[in-house]
Amino acid sequence: MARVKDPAKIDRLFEAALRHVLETGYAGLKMAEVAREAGVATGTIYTYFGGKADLINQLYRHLKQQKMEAIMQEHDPEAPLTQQIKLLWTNYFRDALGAPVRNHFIRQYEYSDLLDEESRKLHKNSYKPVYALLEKAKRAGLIRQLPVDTMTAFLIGGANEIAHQGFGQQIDLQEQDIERCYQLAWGAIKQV
Amino acid sequence: MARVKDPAKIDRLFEAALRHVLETGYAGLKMAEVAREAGVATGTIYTYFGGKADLINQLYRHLKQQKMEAIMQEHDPEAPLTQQIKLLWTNYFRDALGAPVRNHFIRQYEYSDLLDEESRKLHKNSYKPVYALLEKAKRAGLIRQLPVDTMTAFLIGGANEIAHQGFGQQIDLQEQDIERCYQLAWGAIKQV
Amino acid sequence: MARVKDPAKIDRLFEAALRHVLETGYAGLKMAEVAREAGVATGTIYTYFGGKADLINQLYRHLKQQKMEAIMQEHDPEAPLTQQIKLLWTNYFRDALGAPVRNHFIRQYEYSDLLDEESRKLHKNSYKPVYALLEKAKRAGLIRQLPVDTMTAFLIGGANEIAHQGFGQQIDLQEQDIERCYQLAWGAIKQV
Amino acid sequence: MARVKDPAKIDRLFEAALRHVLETGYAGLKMAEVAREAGVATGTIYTYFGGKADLINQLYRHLKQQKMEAIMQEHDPEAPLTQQIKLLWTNYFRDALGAPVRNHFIRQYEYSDLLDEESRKLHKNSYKPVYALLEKAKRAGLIRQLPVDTMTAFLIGGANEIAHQGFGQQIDLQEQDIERCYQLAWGAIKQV
DNA sequence: TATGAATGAGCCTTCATTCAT
DNA sequence: TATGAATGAAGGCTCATTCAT
Repeated sequence: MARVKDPAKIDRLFEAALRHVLETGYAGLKMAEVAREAGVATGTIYTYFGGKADLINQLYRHLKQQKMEAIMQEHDPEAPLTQQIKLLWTNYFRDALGAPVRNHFIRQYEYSDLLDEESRKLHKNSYKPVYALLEKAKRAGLIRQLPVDTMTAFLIGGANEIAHQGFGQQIDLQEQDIERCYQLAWGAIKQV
Repeated sequence: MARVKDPAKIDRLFEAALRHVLETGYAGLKMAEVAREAGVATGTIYTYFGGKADLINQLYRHLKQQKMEAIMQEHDPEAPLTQQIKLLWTNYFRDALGAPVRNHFIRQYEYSDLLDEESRKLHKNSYKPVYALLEKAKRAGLIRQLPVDTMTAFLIGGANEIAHQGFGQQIDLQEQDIERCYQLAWGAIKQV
Repeated sequence: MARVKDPAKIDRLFEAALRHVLETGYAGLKMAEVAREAGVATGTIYTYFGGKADLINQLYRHLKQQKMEAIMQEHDPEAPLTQQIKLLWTNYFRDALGAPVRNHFIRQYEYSDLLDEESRKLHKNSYKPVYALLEKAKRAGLIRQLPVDTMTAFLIGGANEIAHQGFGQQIDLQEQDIERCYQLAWGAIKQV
Repeated sequence: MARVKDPAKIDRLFEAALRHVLETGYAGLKMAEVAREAGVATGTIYTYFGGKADLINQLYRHLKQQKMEAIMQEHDPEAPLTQQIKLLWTNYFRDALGAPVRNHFIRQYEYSDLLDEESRKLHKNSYKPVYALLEKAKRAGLIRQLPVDTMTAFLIGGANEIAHQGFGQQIDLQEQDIERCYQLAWGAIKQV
C-alpha cells in the first residue's frame, strides 16, 4: 500500500551530496541544498538517512565499494604475480584519474573522525588483497624486501598525486602514458 | 602610548587555528574557540586578521613558507645534481613526516577556492626550483625523459602517502628507513 | 502537503517591527525581539522577509499604501476643486493624528537611504494626485500662484507638526477642531 | 601642569557625531568613527563625554542653544507685535533652511527617550517666548483666537516641511521667496 | 591627558532537524 | 511517504567601553 523507498532518490541524493561536500567540507554542506538538487523536499532526506553524518557515511561506503570493485576489475588470482600487480595498479590509476571527485572524497574522509565503525571496517578491509598480493611477490623475490604498506604508499602515491594535481581539470591520458606511469611505479618497488 | 600589537598573539592564533581546522574543516572552524585557545578575547582576532578567510590565508602562507624553507634547507646549487635531488627529497620527506599537520593543512587548502591571489602566487612559485632542478637532470640524462610534473608527482607522492597514512600516529623513522624510502623514489625516476 | 505560509504572521511581524523601530531606530531594532513579539521563532522571519532591510522596506510600502488609501478615501475627481482640497486635507489630518506611529515611521524613512528602488518609486508617485489637484486649483485662480510643492509643504506641515508634538499622547480632536485647523491651512494657500 | 581639556576637540567631536548620527541613527553611530573623524583616539572621547548617550545629549543641548539664539537674533520686545512675529518666523525659517542638518537632528531627538532631564528642560523652555508673544497678539486681536500651540504648529510646520523636503539638497531661497513663504504662514494665523 | 589594543556581550543570520499537513 | 514551514541553537563579526602604556 504505502509507497516504498525510492532507490533513484538515494542516488540523486548521493550525487548532490558528493558534488557539494568537496567544495564546502562537511560543516559547510547544506542539507537543504542537497535536497533541492536531488529534487526532493528537505525533510525527505530524513526518510532515507539518519542525518547529515549518516548521509556522509553511507556515501562513503557507497563510493568506497565502487572504487574497490573498479580496482579488482578483471583481477585473476591465478595470473602471474607481476601481471596481477600491473592490473591492479592500472585499475587504480585509471580510477583515480577517471573519477577524481569520488577519489578525492574518499581520501578526504578516510581518516576523518566522521566515519563510523562500519565505514572504518570497510576501509581497513580494502587494503587486504593488495597487501596479500605484495607479500606473495616479496616471497617470490620479485619486489624489494620492504614493508608492504611502505611499498603500497609509493605505488599509489604517484597516482594520487597526479589525480590531486589535475583535480578539476580535464585529464586525457593515452594508453602509452599509463604504461609510462606504471614504469615509474614499478621502478620504485621492483627488486633491483 | 597605547598597548602595542603583540606578534606572539599571532603565533598563538596560528597554532590554535591549525589545531582545529583540520578536524573541523573551514566551515566548522569556530573563531571563538580559536581565540579561547590562543588566550585572547574573540574580538581580538579581528585586530590581527580581517576575518576567518584572512586568518586561513595568512596561516597558509605562514606554513607554506616554513615548508619551502625546510625543503631548501642546506641546498647547494653547485652540488652534483643527484645529490641536490636527494637532499631536496629527503628534506621533503622529513618535513612531511615531521610536520604532518602542517603538511596536511597545506595540501588540503592548496587547491581550494578559499585561497586568495597572494596565496595562490606563493603556491605557484613553490614548484619552480624543483622543476628547474629536474629539467637540468633530464638534460644531463640522469633521469627519465618524462614531463617534470609527472616525475615530481611520483617523487613526492610516496612521501605524502606515508604522511597521510601515518597522520595522527607517532612515526619514528630511522635514518636507514629514510635512505630506503629514497631508493624507492629514486628508482621511480632514475634513467634505466 | 506541508504547512502553508500564514499571512497573519506577516501582519504580526509588521506590528512588532513598527512598535520597536521608532523607539530604537533601524540599527537598534532587534530581529529576535520582533520575532518574539510576533509569536514566532527568530528564524521564521527569514521565511517571510529577506532580512532586516527587506522587513523595513516591506513595512514601509505596507504603511505607505495604507496612508495613500486613507488620504484618497471618498475622493471624487468630479467634485468642486475646493471641496476636493478640503477632503484630501481633512483625510490627511485625520490620518496624521489617528495613526501617528505609522506616519512618524513613514516620515522617518521617507528620505533615508535604507529605502530600496521599489519603495522610492512608491514615495515619488504618492505626491502626484495632490500636485495635480493644486495645479488645477492654481489655474482656476482659487489658490496662490506659487509652486505647488511649496504650498503642499504649508498644507501638510501644520498637520505633521501637530502629530509630531502630540506623538505618544492621546489626541482627541472634535469635528469643529478639524474644521478650525483646516481654516488655518486654507488661509495659508487661498488666493487673497 | 597637566594639559587641560581642549575645546576644539569637543567641537570636532560634535561635528563628527552630528555628521553621522542622522545617517545611521543613535544605535548605528560608531564611537570609533566619530573619534577618527574628529582626529582623536577612540578612548579620548571618554575624557570629554560620559559615553554615547552623554555625547548625544550634550550635542543636543549645544545645537538647541545655537538654534534658540538664531531665532531670537535681533529680537526687540518693544517692537510692534506683528513685526516681532515676522522677525521670529523669518529667523526660524532661515535657520531651518540654512542649518538643515542641525534642525533635523533636533527634531529627531526632541521627543526621543534618549534625552535626559536637562535636555528636556531646555526643550520645554524654548517654546516659552514664542507662546508668550502669540498670547499677546491674541489679546491684541491680531491673530485667530485659537490655542497658541496649534497656531505655532502651523507657523513652523511649513518651514519644517520645506526643510525636510529639501534635506540634502542645496536650497537657495531669495529674499522675496522668504517674504512669500511668510505670507503663507501669516495667512494661516492672522485674524480674518 | 592621549592612545589604541583588548575585551566580551550582543545581534543578524544560517541551517540541521522536526512536525503539521 | 513527501512536503516545506517552523524552530532555535549556534557562529561570525561588531563595537561601546576599559585599561595598560
